[in-house]
Amino acid sequence: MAKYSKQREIIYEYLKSHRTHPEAEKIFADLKQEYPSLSLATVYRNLKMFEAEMKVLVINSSDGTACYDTNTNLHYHFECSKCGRIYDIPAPEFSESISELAASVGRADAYSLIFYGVCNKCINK
Amino acid sequence: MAKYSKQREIIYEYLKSHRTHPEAEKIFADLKQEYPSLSLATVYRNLKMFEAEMKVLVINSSDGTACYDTNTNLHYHFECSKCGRIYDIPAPEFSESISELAASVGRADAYSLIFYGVCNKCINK
DNA sequence: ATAATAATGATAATGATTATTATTATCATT
DNA sequence: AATGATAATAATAATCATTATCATTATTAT
Repeated sequence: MAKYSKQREIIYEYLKSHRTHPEAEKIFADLKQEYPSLSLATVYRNLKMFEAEMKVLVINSSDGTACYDTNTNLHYHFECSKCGRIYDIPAPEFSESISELAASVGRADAYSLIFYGVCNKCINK
Repeated sequence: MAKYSKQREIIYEYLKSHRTHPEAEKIFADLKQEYPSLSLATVYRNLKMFEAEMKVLVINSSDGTACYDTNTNLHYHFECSKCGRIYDIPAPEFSESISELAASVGRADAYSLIFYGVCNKCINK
């Protein structure tokens, strides 16, 4: 049912090649240079699509803006309160134990683990 | 430096007696009945204060609205995609291992673990 | 009681996201 | 290659949560 669109392609290509967890505005600003006719609404619309298809995962950063990640393998995040960067944290061996924690409450099909603090780059600053 | 205010007191009392992780609008709507002069801005202002004092913790729910929790003991959350309720998940014995995961990236002073799925109440519905 | 100032209520402003709408692109069929 | 059906787009208005502004009120130290 979904038809091809050039815009969807370039947005997804952008995400795949930028592992920096960009937010919608950043994706828009960057792609706008190459595709001046691109609309911000199109970025939002396609991000929603990717999310529904589970081609990306959403990181709800602490300031309320959503960031996007094409790495759908299990991993965690670290948000630096100084630079705002979001880092990847590899999932540990005991990640299976983590995913079982919610069993008593319901059927969890995903979880998000975000650390908040100051990254190494910003500590010496 | 911070002065007493009746509003701050009732907002905090409300939070302590409502372990349902309410959001600002809900707190406001409920308290407004008893204190008709209460302003929504005051609710937001005081929630920020509590957050800065670490008297409450913030849960960034998936729809972008912030929810507040006076339980500052380490624990996790489960957000039901059907009813929207947020449940508490007790921290496990290995929670110390979880908190060490971020050490390679920086100094984490907090982390948030949220499960997404359908709660038991909503599964049979 | 008075002065200093923090807190409030009302509301405007902001910022992120979603909805609307007219137009354009895609794709299967003729 | 032209057509029709419909999904996607660009532009922009609308919405919703949150923050800023500002005149007024409440609290606290003197």
